[in-house]
Order: sequence, then structure tokens, then C-alpha cells
Amino acid sequence: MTAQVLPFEQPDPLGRARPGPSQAGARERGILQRGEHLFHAGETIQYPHLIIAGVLKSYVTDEHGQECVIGFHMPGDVVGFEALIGQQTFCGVVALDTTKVLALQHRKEPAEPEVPHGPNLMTEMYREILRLVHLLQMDRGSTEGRVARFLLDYGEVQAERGCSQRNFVLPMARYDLARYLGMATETISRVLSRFRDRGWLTVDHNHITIRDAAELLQIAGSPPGRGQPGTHPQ
Amino acid sequence: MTAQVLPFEQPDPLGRARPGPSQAGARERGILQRGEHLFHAGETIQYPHLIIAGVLKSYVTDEHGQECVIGFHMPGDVVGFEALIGQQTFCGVVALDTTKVLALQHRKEPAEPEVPHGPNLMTEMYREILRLVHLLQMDRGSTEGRVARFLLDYGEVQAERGCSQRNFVLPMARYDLARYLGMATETISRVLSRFRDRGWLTVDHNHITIRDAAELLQIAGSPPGRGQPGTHPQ
DNA sequence: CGTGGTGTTGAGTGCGGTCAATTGCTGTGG
DNA sequence: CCACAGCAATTGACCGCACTCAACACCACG
Repeated sequence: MTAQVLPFEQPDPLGRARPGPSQAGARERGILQRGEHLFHAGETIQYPHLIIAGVLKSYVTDEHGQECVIGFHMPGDVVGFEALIGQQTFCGVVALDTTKVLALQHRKEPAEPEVPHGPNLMTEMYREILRLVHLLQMDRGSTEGRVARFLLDYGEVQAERGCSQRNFVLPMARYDLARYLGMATETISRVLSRFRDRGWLTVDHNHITIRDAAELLQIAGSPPGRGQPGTHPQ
Repeated sequence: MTAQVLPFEQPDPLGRARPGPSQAGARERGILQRGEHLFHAGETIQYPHLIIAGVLKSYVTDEHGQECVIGFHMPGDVVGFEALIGQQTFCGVVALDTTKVLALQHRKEPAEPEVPHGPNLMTEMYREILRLVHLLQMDRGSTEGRVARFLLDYGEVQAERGCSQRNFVLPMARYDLARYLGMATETISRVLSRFRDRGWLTVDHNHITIRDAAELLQIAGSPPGRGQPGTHPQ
């Protein structure tokens, strides 16, 4: 890590956020309450931020006010790499829960030694591209396929963090999940209920336990439209 | 431009391509016939390529063989920036028409002067991210909205090239367009016919003339589902 | 002239969206 | 401690958009 921690003293580009219940001074220490924005779309930011704890979502808003969730960000992720190339943020980033972030100072000296962060930033952007392509691909499938794929992917992320791959708590609301997967919240509910009825998983509010990953994987990438041709009743 | 033109002598990672009708030696000079691949997915490539003439599409293929078109690339675009960070390509790139490309040599000297291409590559990747987010956002709208948005966007690209913004020839087949916009080819046909019947444009095979950009813009980002609420009968 | 690829158009249907009612959880005040 | 309001999530009813299947038109080939 060549980045250096700053005391997180952004002047006040966050003033637009609702006057949340957070204690004065909490935000300056990098604490965000649920619903508070880390960045707003179009903002010019100083530093990328490392997420210490909590969850954030990044989203864009279309001309009709509909929000399109681009991604969820967990502890260890870095958001706001636009700071490193002097671009405005193209999406808003908001806390889904109480969240702690850390501003990362980026060395700006022109005479950069060989591979300090440069490759890191590039590979970070490259991974972002891969993530978006993956999301784009998901969008083409059926709603069941999208939800199944999301749950499996989320399980893998959890596993990478040393948590259970099959037993986890979704940190985001149905609405956010729906906006991420491109469907209605009711459809999320229905699909989860369907999976539960088939015995593929158990659902208790946001607590998910995967019971049959094989079946989920089976339909994870299934195309929309009618199911297996030849299987439908006459 | 700090890139240098190479005589395009890729050994033969392209051998997998179908034994196209191209003359021997044509490909070595950077000429691709319709259907020939510039890159295959998973390939490790040496240099990014500048497109001189023609059109390419980049795509990924899901586990069911369905291809998902990520983008179309026109003269002036650069594809294959993975070469600069030593990554494998994540998507295939194939010519939609006779195409001429140029391999760009990338200086690898560690002591890079200040801003030779570094920012260029990064901003290139950043623009790719923006493009993907835009595409993702489009996917949420109705089919009419997606086609309208595509035509308007394509017109703008044409205008940037000094061509007519309202009168152009689409270089890709209906199938590719459908795969790009996430719909069936029949739907593309139907939407274009509908636009034509409404007098918004004229269609002659791939030759499009936009006659009412305002109307197209109106529905460009319209959400799917029923039309204007309050307008439906009773 | 036959043939295959590509685009258009029609018929039918199912997935998933909207609308709406109900349930359950949470926090707040009496 | 309970009543109530407010919000999130679930479930049901309905229906329209877009997909599949199918037939046909149109070129560009040999």
C-alpha cells in the first residue's frame, strides 16, 4: 500500500446529504450513517476511499428519476478512483448501513517510481470493466437466473472474506437488489420464495442459506423465455 | 501519439479463425475480412490495435452459447488495451466487414516521461467504463427506448466523424444490433418499422434517415411497461 | 434458376411488470 | 406495556410487452 491515510477532512461537498441523525464530527472521522452519501454524481473528489466497514452502493440516475445500481462495495473495496485521473464521479455512492471509510492519499509526484500504485489503479479499473461486463451479461438472462447468479457470486465474495459461502446476510434492501438486477422488488420476493419452495435455500428476511448450489448454478445463466424446450406440457 | 506502427506480424493466434476467403498475406497487412477475428476471448495479445477502416464488434459468450455484444468499434477507436497491462482479453473482437487495423507498439521503458500515454490509456479505460454504464442503463428501458437511444447515439458518433448525424448506414446486421441491445432480431425489425410508420425515420435496409429526432429523444429513456400513466383508458 | 442468408411480418403465449391488499417489523408516544 | 403509525416485504390478480415459432420476401451467391 503506497496510499496514506488522511484524517478525512473533506470540506463539505456532502452538505447536500439529508441532515441525518449522525453526531457532528462523525462524518469527519469517516463515519457514514445509512442513507448518507460519500460522493454525489458529478462531484469532483480529492481522494479515493477505502471501505473499512459497512456497505455502500453506487448508482446512476436516469432522466426519469429511476436509479440504476451499478455495484455494491464491501470492506476492502476502494471507491472513487476518478480522483486519480481528475475526473468527476459519474455515479453517486451512498451508505446502505453505518459505514466507515478512509480517504487514501495518492502521491502526485510526477517522478513516480516504477510500480507504486499505477498498475494497481489500472488493474482496479480493469476489474471494474470486467465487473460491468459480467453485470451486463447477467441482465440478459431470466429473473431467476439473475437472482441465482447474484447469490452464488455473493457467496463467493463472502468466502473470500473468510465467511460462510452458503450462509450470509444480505446487507442491502430488496429495492437496491432489484435496482441492481434490473427487476421489480416484487419479482425479487417472488423468485426468492420460489427458490425457498423448491428447497434450494432458506430465507429469513435478509438471512440467506443456500441449500442446493448445484440447482442454482444450473439456472444461473439460463436464457429468458420458456424453459427447456421439450419439457413444457404438450 | 506515442504509439508506433508495427508491420502487424502476429505469429498466428488467429489460426483458429475460419479459413476465410482472404488472400494469404492480407491478414499480415492488417486486413480482416468479414467474420475474421482480430482477437479471441482469453487470448494474450501483444499490442493494442488502432482501427483504420471498417467495423468490429466485441462480444462475450455465455455458458449457453448466446453471445452478448459489448460494443462496436469504428475507425479511430483502439481495441485491446489489455495488452498494456498484460491481461488476457475477456472478449472476442471480430470484423463485421472488411476492416483494416494497425498494431500499436507501446513503449515499455520503465522511465516513462511525464504524460506520454499513461493518462491516455487510463482515460481510455475510464471511457470504456462510462460506455458500459451507459449500456447497462439503456438495458433497463423499453425496447423502443433502447433502439431510439442507439440511433441517436450513433448519429452523434457519425457527427463527430464529420458525417451526417441524421443520415447514415448502420454497419452491423440486425442480429448484432439485437445482441448489443439485448433483444430479439424480430423486435429490432418491428421497432424500426413502428418508427418508420410514425414518420420518425426512413429505413432502407441498413440506411437510416432520422426525420424526427425530438420524438426519438422523447422515448429514448422511457421506462418499460405501460406508457404514460394517466393516459391509459379508464 | 436454385439456394442460403438476412430481414420483415404475423400469430400466439408466457414472463415479469404494475397495481393492490396483507403481513410483519420497528420505533414512538400514551 | 400496548396502540399506533410507518416502512419493508410478501403475495395475489391482472395484463401488456417482447419472445418464440412460423411463413414469407428479398438479395447475393453459385
